[in-house]
Amino acid sequence: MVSKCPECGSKKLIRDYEKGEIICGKCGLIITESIHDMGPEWRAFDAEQKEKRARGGAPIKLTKPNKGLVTEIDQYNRDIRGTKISQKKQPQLYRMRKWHKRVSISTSLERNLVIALAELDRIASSLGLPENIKESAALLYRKAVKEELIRGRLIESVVAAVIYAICRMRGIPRTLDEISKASGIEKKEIGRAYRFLKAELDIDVPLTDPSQYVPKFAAQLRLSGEVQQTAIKLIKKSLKKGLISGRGPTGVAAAALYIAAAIHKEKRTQKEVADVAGVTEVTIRNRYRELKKELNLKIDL
DNA sequence: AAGACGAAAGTGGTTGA
DNA sequence: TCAACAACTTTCGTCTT
Repeated sequence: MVSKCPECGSKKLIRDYEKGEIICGKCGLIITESIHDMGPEWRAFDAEQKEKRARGGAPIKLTKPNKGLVTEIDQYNRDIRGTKISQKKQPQLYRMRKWHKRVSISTSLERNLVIALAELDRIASSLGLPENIKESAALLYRKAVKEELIRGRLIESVVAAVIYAICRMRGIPRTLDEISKASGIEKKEIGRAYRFLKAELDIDVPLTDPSQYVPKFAAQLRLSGEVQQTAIKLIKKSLKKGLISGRGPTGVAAAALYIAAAIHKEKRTQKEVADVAGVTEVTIRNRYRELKKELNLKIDL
């Protein structure tokens, strides 16, 4: 468990369980992007309380095809009392075992889930997403399967779309680009599946707030927390003036950071900012020009 | 020599008939 | 299904530091 920032040594760490991030309060460095479950949310002060509060049993996992609840016929040829089962009945037992296993993942729906959830786990892990996100994504995927929305679509692209949707709903910035890279599915494929899901399941996904990208980009550019604050303020202001709408959130975040960095004398070149934000310098310039005009900032760079 | 700037043409996706 | 359209990119020439 980290206790201080490896960059500046500050012990003021902000733990954001929603986003699954630990951020340094002083310099804004994202120390880790995947905090895991730290145990139960309750505390017990003596044995009796512990007994009372524990809810027991393995948690139900939506990320497992059968929710983690399985029955198995074990491999020991003994009956319930522990006596050996006769030679004559052993082939029968073998067949029972085989079919029991087969039946539990037999329907096409189940088979679909097996593949999808494995994929979900893989992508989520490579993106460093926390467990609760995986669970939500799994839930959404199950819903999609139930509504028969998968047919004719690559399982992987639906999984990617589900992850994208959940990330946006939870305010965790993951761009289509990142998900595309993690899943190996083309961006437009994911986008298509995502739009379809959104329409069919009528889930309302808020449009991405550019300030969600600020901490992430700032960390990659090694910019201080103050710069982040300024950048977020800039975004808030321009949000009110309505000049964000229709613009790509990453571009806006990048421009705001670029300006904020200049204000705090921590200037980065347009190219540096452009690279981490995944946009071009031109876009930064365009946003930057708009921001500067609308907020009549009197800064020269 | 590197960075900033902006014009012009091209790209991929959305929208509305 | 097609054309118009907005946002963004690529490319390139010019200017500044």
